[in-house]
Amino acid sequence: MTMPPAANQPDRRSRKRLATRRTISAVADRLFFERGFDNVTVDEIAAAADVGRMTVFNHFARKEDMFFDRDEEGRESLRDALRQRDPSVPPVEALRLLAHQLVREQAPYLEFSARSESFIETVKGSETLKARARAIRGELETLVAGALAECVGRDLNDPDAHLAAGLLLASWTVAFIQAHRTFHETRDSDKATALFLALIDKGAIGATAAMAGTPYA
Amino acid sequence: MTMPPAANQPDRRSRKRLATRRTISAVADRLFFERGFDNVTVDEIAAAADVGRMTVFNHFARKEDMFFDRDEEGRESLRDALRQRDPSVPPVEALRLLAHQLVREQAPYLEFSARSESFIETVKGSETLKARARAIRGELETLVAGALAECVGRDLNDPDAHLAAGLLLASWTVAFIQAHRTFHETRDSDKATALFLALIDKGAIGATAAMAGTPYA
DNA sequence: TCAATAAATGTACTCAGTACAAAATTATAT
DNA sequence: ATATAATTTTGTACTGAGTACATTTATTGA
Repeated sequence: MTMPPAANQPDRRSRKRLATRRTISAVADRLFFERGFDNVTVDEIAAAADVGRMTVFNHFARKEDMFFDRDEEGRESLRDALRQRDPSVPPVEALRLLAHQLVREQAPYLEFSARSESFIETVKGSETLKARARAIRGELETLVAGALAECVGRDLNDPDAHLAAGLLLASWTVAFIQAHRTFHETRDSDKATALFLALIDKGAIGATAAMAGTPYA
Repeated sequence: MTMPPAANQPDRRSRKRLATRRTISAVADRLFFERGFDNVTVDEIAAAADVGRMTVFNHFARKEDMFFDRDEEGRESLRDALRQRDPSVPPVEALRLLAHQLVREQAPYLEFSARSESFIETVKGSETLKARARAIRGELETLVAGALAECVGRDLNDPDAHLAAGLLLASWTVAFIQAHRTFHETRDSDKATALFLALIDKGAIGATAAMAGTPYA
């Protein structure tokens, strides 16, 4: 049985900070799911979490950041997949394999179930959240482009790297949305998973063909 | 010499409305280019255009709409290219040809010159404008997906249509950005044009490969 | 216990966008 | 022409996110 760290341990500060952050996030998420993102004000969140309004913005620069708080994991997955890949497998193929692996291990929001369904529905119900989702996609695209270029020792601005990243992110996004739509309509999680992987694979075929003659495929 | 239409013509109303709209748009654009989108308030625009603040929002639902006011033309080009295509040329190829044609006829922002450069720079300087650009891209993607599905008589939700649209829009976006970046760095408009078309063609190869076995290619 | 540091909070502000009503303008029918 | 209807313009007052800055409160290390 693990004891809680002694109260006088030098980082009670960090622990308290993390605790209030998590409280705010949890309270906010509950309200967002219950009533829709745009129908919840930051004042309400602060009140419900029993903190000052400024404390909310102290922990989350944007209201949307209380909702999307796992995108860092996605970034790491993408970086790792490209950095730690077997050099004999082309970068584009490495990302295809990553998609398959993430589905296998039921990564967050890649399990097609009621759980992630409410997440998706909440996003679909808010222009603000959709805008933030598009922005995150853009950040991931830049990250992938950079990682691809680094992989093969090219310049960060290499147009081919950006094209490959653009095509891959497009595949992932379409696969994600279409699979969730399919689950929403049929409630068949196997069917959704199959569609997701089929679209990922078609996209990878496309990206590979587009990258013929480059080191990316 | 053309005379102005008689003042008592029944649609002076529409003409006046259009006139104030154009005044607002012109004044706003000048301010945006001069000082950056985010450094200009709607109040300033209203004052500079000598209209009430509400009039601005009467004509433009969002501040960004004063800047992006030509996206309807793009929509029409895309629709027409797919509707009026020779049935022997596959939809994906029809869109590739459209890109080449638009560059040939120096469509707005597909001429790589100082003119469009300031446009791009203004967008790059504003998170708000970048967000709106991403949203417009999303709308175009939905439009292309629908037009593609219609083309071949499939359902509007056909996942293949969405994948094709996603891949194509990704190519167009990357081509657009990389070509403008190249012009910005080299001031060589021929080089920018060549890069734009090369990326469009690579993207089309990718989309065609991804769509193998479907009616879209 | 005291001084330094960092977190939480309060106050007051800016700005985009909305709701609603009133005023001004233009069109239409008699 | 003139009354009336329709539309555009405008003003007022509001909401809500986000920021600047100062202050208080809690934690840390000496």
